[in-house]
Amino acid sequence: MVGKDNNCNNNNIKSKLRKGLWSPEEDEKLLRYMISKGQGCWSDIARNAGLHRCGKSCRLRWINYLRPDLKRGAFSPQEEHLIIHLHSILGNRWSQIAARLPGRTDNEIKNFWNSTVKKRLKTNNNIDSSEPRDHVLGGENGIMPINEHLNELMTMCMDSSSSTSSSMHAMVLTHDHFDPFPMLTNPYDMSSCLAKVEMVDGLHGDYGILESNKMGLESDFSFPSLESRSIENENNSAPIDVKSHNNHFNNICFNNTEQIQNSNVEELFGFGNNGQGENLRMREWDLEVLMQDISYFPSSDFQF
DNA sequence: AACCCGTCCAACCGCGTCAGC
DNA sequence: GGCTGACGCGGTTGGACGGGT
Repeated sequence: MVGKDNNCNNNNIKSKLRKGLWSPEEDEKLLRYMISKGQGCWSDIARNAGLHRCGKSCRLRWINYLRPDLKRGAFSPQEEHLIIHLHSILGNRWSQIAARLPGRTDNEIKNFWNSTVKKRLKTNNNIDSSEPRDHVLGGENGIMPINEHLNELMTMCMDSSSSTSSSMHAMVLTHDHFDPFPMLTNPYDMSSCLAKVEMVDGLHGDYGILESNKMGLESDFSFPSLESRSIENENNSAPIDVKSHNNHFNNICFNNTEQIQNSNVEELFGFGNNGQGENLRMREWDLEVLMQDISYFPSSDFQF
């Protein structure tokens, strides 16, 4: 794409702009400017702060390193579990995963995944190469067969009327209840299963089609956008209040009991309408709520 | 001590999207 | 509707670092 990112790619300017690692002096300049002036147009920030950097570089530095609400240090086991869980649902949507891990950046999580978690998966696959490749991460050793993983999701879904486990606004299907996809060779093959779910606009719109042949660790697939309930500050120009940020997260994750009690399961699941057949339509797909199920997490004392 | 190699992570790059004109 | 600038995202790169030989 020619002509984009002019603030970084314009050759005249480019030659004058610094690249590479940031010096402590540059960090200080940017930090001071951000604290005193707040966020704005990044190219202006770069200029006004006296930095010979492109705006894009400044933005990245701020987001990934200088932001005061960043959490430092290694990922806790709880965070690791959450990343694994979220990745199994969201795929490589690092920003959305990061939005649910206060104080962590998408870059950090991406690096963590690519170095630590993927390696662990590889090791596990080597141990039993006869196993199918369709694994997701989770479970005690960080690895959980996708079938098991999906069964948990199914259980969460189907138990929603009798427990506090879920108020999932999703139509997740299990062959135990009915088999809308008789042509499946493997009834547990969620990738095929989900691919046959024809998405329609739900509460949040903009829903995607699941790609049947791309399920698995290496893949990504088009899940509904979670922006509508994201904990990200919607107004990016305003600094994030970390306290309310965290509270909001905790509320979303752990205080859903009332919502559950008020849920009409049939309505949520769409059984009354088009609940069967290949043209199955989803009325609502709310993965955010799916992730509310704390019992799913291996550590029950999970908190930030 | 010197070299090699693998790992980690900060930063860059390309692209998609959106808003303003 | 097309153009442009800016932002944000995900993939990739390359340098620093540590462990092994």
